[in-house]
Amino acid sequence: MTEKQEKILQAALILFAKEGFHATSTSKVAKLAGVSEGLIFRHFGNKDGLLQAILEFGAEKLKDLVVDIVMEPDPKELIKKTIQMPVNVDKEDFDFWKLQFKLKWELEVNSDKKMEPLHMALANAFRKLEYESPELEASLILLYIEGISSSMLKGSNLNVNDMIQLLMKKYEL
Amino acid sequence: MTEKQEKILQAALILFAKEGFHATSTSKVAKLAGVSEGLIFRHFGNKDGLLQAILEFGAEKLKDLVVDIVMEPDPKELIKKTIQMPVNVDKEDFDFWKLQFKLKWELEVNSDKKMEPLHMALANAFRKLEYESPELEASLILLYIEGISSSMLKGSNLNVNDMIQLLMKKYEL
DNA sequence: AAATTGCAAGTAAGTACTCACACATGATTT
DNA sequence: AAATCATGTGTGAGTACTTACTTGCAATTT
Repeated sequence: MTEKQEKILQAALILFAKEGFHATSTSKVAKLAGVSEGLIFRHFGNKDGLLQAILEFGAEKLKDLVVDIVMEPDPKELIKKTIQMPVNVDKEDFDFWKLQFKLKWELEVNSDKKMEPLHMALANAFRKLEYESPELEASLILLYIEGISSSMLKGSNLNVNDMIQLLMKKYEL
Repeated sequence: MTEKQEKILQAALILFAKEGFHATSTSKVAKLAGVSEGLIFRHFGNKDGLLQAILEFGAEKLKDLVVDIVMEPDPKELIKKTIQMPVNVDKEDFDFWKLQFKLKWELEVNSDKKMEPLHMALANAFRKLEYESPELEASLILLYIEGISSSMLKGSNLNVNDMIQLLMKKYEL
């Protein structure tokens, strides 16, 4: 991967995350990246290819987060790690996560499948703790994760740390 | 409001909700509405004015839903009504709600202010029930219903009714 | 007759994308 | 060692088309 290719990906991520995919023209990406517009198409084929490259590149980040949680053997610790997940993302990855949420609505891109291992691990944890409906409890936690993440990314004034405290108490962690 | 104005609003709502605001051209709206493209600008000024008209028209729907809940005197009943809110929306209003969620990410339009009365009512309800952190509990409930609503609108396979059952049990309703 | 509603045909600017060409690097042939 | 070739990187002007929006004029309503 050349220097200019990285520049293009970086610029596209910033703009797609801020303005959205459709609202960002390839000429804007080229200008911010400091390259000719044609180079984008040379390297990535078309605008959609550019998006795919960003997504593949970033899919690893999600995997890393999830794997660390799924591997946890102690069920209570696993649930705790899950709840704390939103505050453990790097600030420099914010653009990528924002893009992820934006695309979910703009292009109906589902990232739910990638969360499936986490869902299973959570269900197992709740099962070990003898909760009545482990599957549902797992879904509920994921619902909360998504909600917290989205309000963090939108810059809401919700106090995330207090919310985490509350949840930890609810699940006796 | 003339017949053609309504046709335009209806067509725009459908397309904005399905494809998104930026991905929908005024010519597509005109075609679906069966009018000339110029008419859109005669009536609504510009594309943004068209969006505003839709949003104002639909803001009433949100108000109606919220008012019904806020007026409830019994705290347990109020919380119950809130949790059940997502399944009580008319199916014919789906496009409007989908648009609402889409815009939250595409144009960073915040509908949080309109939820504020509901948040206060919820906090009050939890206070009456002598919960430890009524404000946080209210935020958490809103997080849940936002998550449930969004997965309903995206056609996720989450079992909404079971989830509502679980929540009701958790809050002893 | 005055105002409103509506249309068809514009406009300038922007869109994703292409293409001919230049330049560099390294391998292969003379 | 010099010349040829192949290949990947990069440019910038150009393509056909779409975009939001305008304008002049006719039909309808008030």
